[in-house]
Amino acid sequence: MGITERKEKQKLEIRKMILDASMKLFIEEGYDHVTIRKIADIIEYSPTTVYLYFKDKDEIFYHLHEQGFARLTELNQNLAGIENPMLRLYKMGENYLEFGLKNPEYYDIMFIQHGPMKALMEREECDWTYGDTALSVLKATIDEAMQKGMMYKGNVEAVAMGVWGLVHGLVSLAIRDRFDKLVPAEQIPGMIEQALNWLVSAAGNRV
Amino acid sequence: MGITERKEKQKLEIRKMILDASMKLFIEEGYDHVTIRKIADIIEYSPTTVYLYFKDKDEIFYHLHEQGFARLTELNQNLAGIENPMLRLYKMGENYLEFGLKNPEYYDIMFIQHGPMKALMEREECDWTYGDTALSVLKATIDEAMQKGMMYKGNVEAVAMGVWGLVHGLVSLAIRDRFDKLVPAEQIPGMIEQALNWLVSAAGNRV
DNA sequence: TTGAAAAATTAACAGTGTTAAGTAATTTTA
DNA sequence: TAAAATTACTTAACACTGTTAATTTTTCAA
Repeated sequence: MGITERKEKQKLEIRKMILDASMKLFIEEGYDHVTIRKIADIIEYSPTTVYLYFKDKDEIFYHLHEQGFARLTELNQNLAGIENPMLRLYKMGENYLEFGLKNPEYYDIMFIQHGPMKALMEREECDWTYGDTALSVLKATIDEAMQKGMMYKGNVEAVAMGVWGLVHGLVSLAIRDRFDKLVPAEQIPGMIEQALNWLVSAAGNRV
Repeated sequence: MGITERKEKQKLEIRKMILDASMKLFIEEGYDHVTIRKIADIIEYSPTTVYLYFKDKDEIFYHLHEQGFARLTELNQNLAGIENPMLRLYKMGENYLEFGLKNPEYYDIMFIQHGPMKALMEREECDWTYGDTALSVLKATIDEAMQKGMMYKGNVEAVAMGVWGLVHGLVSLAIRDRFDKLVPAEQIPGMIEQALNWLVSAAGNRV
């Protein structure tokens, strides 16, 4: 059956066109400007056609959120060669902060907006693979550091949440303008860096 | 001039009606259901009248966000009697977490949504008094703990941002469903509590 | 070529924030 | 007290939004 196969391929192509158009709008104009009608304009189909390929707007954002994780994963390639788990943890934090501050729109759909998670809930295969993988890597690093006596011990899961919480908190407060009136703009990145630094030092097994 | 005075009073009354209606909608139906038309329905004026008292919707949310801070401040009354600064810091964190998890809608406008901060930027008196006060209290506590040799030292400002970052990160990841697929729902609050616990222990000057 | 299935469209619903222009009420001035 | 000016408020509309039902067009097999 070569025909249904080709049709399947065509369907996937239009799906891709929709996602590409969404990404283009997302990158160039930001979250709020990704509208069904603008997507339709770009792919030169009617707005309703979009709904033949995606259940709703959230499902589109779910796929954009995936691409955000791909970029963050790419950035984390520089961790591979770091032997010292505490140093690796620090570098991971640095990568995360850098990613968030430089890609606030991506960061938004990955960790702040409800939409992508709503779409995830409605899927058949509803594991949050990307979040799960990222957290696992973090936990493994923390576990290693604790095992080697380089880090103040605690429930690995909870500590991982704490570390993630800290970097997420810093990024999200920054990109949602909560530091703007409290710290001079030019000092914010340095301050955030220092905060991470302090956590790693404080949590490290100092003598 | 008793007339202009009375008129001024009437204007303030309608302003209050708008804010009360907004709050009612906000509490009972949530952020998304606070619409100009619904506010107008409640106060029995036309939608455009709202714009005679507030520049735009963000300005209304700015005032709701203030009320959120009032509630959080109220919750923090229980800190007054705590002498030990580390204990006070821990309790502060606990209060913050409790407030955020129990009042996700309030938390949203206080620390996540752009709207209130946008409104703040456009004010003449554009200090973020509430955030400023809260951060000052946090900094004072941290400073005291460091002075008394109870806490691992560092730049007070940066450490304060880190501590705030951690609790904010935990709350915002939780209320934006980022833990849902990673940790069983019933374990989330306990895990968050443990994360705070770990931070305070790790940062405390253990021997 | 006909008929069924699939793909895409038109038109509409039910909303959103916001503004320009016009009306009604009130106060000030002559 | 009547006219003018100011203030308060409303109507109507603009330019959008996501989404759906109904309809048309296209494609493909019998």
